[in-house]
Amino acid sequence: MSTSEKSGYHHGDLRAALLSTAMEMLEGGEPFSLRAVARRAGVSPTAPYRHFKDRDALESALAVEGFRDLLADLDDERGLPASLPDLAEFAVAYVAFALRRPALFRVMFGKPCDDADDERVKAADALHELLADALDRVFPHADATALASAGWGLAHGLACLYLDGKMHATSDEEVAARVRGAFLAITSVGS
Amino acid sequence: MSTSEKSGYHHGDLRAALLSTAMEMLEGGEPFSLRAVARRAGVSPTAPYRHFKDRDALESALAVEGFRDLLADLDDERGLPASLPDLAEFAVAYVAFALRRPALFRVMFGKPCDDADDERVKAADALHELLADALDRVFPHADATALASAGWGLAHGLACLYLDGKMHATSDEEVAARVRGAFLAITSVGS
DNA sequence: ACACTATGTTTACGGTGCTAACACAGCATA
DNA sequence: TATGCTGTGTTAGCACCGTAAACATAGTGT
Repeated sequence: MSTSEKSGYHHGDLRAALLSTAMEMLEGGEPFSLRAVARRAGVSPTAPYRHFKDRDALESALAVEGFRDLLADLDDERGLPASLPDLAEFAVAYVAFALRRPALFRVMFGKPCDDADDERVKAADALHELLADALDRVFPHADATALASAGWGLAHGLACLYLDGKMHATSDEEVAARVRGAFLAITSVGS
Repeated sequence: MSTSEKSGYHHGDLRAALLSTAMEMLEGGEPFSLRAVARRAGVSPTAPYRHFKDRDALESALAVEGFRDLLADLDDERGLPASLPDLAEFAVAYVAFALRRPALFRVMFGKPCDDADDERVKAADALHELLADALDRVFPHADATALASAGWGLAHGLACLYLDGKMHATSDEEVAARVRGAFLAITSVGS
């Protein structure tokens, strides 16, 4: 059976199917609801409850996927950063991810993750660690924690502000340039 | 009549009443809905539609209030910043606002403001200008635009990350200290 | 006095998340 | 092979939501 359907009462791999159609709907811009996902998956409106406690649980699962993808984006793209301009590119990639997958990004960050030990928190922490490592590598003698917070905060803030239309740019390239500019400007202020 | 009720068919100042009870509910942590607000205001479920085109319009009105309050918080507190530490306190105040009024903050920033010329956009722009002015004053010879983006981005990013539980702190004081630390760390990296 | 306009009400529709009770299928064990 | 347990899906039904259409009421200007 593995991933395919099974023609009958039982679906075979509903959980995965729900996740993927939910992701499709989310990224497709359709307002995603448990019922809609079920409908799309060809299953009864309440079937998803066998696999997800509630709507939030589905969203969390999507968010986890998102964190994995973001992490992959960040360290695939160019290995670990070794210089300040590398860090700026990190920020650029972060913002680019947010703009490329806006709905997912909102699901990942839009609400507090209350569940202290769920996968989602772990995924976010992995991100934090990656950033701290990177910063520590570039500025080994500085306060790595504070710098990592600043770096993440800056990237995240710009991502949110562009995403929500509080800052404006006409193209992705312009966004990238502005993010780079902001990053370099604030890091060269003390010199 | 002015602000009070009028005992009868017509309410007198429903719009204001709706706004204030909506704000109360929002800040009170109750999930706010048009119907609930109407109920709370002692009026029929669809009465709000006479004053707000739809749910989003009410939310936008709340957001505008939020922007006004945030702006007041920022420049009331200590006049315009004249030094780098002053700017750090700006960021601290920004994050403090977000943590003090989380639901409002989410309404203000949680979704794109599509309406190009509504009050909400103007309010956000006012915020942007305030920041640009401040940065320009502290670093007159630098690229004020890039710096303003960076400053806002940093403050906003930290606000979101703390708000959504992606960064952790045990008290408001600790948050303030960490924001200050992040701000000072990243601005002293180039020296 | 009369129409007009603003404001509030009633009714209705389709959508939502979620629960409870039921139906079907596969597996384990006797 | 028969029995029943467990996992998975279905149906029915609840309370709520946003929104539109038709109606009712009052105050305002002519």
